[in-house]
Amino acid sequence: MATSTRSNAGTKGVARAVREQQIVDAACRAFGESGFAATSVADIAEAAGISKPLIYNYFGSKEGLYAVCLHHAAGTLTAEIERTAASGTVGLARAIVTLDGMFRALEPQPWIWRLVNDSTAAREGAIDAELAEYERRIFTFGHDGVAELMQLAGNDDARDLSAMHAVWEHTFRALVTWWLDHPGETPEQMTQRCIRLFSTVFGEIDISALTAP
Amino acid sequence: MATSTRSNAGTKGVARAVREQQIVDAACRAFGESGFAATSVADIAEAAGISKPLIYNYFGSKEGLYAVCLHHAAGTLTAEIERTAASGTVGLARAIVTLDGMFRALEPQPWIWRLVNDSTAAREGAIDAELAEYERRIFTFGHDGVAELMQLAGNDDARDLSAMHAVWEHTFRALVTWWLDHPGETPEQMTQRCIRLFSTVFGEIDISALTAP
DNA sequence: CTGATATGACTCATGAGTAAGTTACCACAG
DNA sequence: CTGTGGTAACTTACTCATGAGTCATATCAG
Repeated sequence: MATSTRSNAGTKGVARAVREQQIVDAACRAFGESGFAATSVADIAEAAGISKPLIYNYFGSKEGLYAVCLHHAAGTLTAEIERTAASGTVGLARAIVTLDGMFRALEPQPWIWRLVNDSTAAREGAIDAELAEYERRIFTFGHDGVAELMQLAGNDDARDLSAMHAVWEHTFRALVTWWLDHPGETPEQMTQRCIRLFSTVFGEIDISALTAP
Repeated sequence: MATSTRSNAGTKGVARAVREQQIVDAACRAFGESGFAATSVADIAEAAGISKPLIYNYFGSKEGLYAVCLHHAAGTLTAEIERTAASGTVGLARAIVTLDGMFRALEPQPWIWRLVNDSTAAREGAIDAELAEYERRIFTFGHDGVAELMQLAGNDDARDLSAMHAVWEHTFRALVTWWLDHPGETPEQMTQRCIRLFSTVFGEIDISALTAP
């Protein structure tokens, strides 16, 4: 039988960049599914098929690894929101388009949603910086849409706007979370559901912007 | 100088029931402000002015103590919701009345809100039982109101109802959380704000039910 | 032989939970 | 009114598990 005690220590193995990506993939999934606090570095190492010290070699600390995951996850989601925003849709149709884009972006890797919304992560240092940047980029879009709605209604109170914005963000979160909690529903179906729900509250919506690509 | 090493071990001290209440008060605050995971039993003991083993003596475990806190907090909030529900208001006015009641109930002990909505607590055993019971009691009220709205709009899809209910619960949470994040606003002011926001979305609301006691 | 990839086997801090003992009050016998 | 034992209230000083982070070492490509 093999006398080597250290299974494959020294195997030159895969290139650092590739290995880092594998680790980040495994970590995103683990962090997203169990939360930062409940996920141990050993768990991630096992899931990635490597050993713990390699993670510290490449990422420095658990926080460091989490910050990279956050960068990936938040970057993906923010890019998607900026993409739909650039399409030029306005009003409620824009809300629908944004939700639709989010469902599609999350379909292949649904766990990154919880990663970004994880409250068990300590907000400090690199993690805080990542999240702050993410929130900064996201803020404008929701805020502008809500401001438009408020202005139409003739309400220009700044705190009312702030509160309404909070409501919109939570509504967005509610719909995405509901979708994640009810698997087996395609993004298309969920978008149609959102259109029905919005119509219930706001009356008929002009969906002309949604049928065209 | 005093030779006694054990400061006040043996002081007969206060009656168990009273001490338990003191501990629960301190624990509710600590758990609510820092979250279950980030709060250590030693922290609570210090805040309550007693030592750790006394907590284990009275509550068995950290989970046991948390379950009692949850019972207190969830009980307070649920009772408030059931109280406003019993007032017989319907439609959007009922939503406003419920929010108003919640603001008033939370004013003296705002931390219990985060306690009930804490995701860092392990949902198992007694804790899970408490939360499940709380959710069961809460569920009906929001659900009925949303069902009423959906029926009025002619939508009887069960999953649409489920999703809309999720949106309502998150909206409720958004408003309460926003209020807690913006101290210095009285329940009255916040309720007025909610009325304005609801009007923006739904048009004028019949607030006749709100002016009467 | 140097440097990159990789690991087994540690250290160390933290925080839950426990063992064993200390003191004050109370009921009751003398 | 004075001992004396029972018990409730309370503490110090531990144990023990877990999980973050480190060290010394191994293998192989160029």
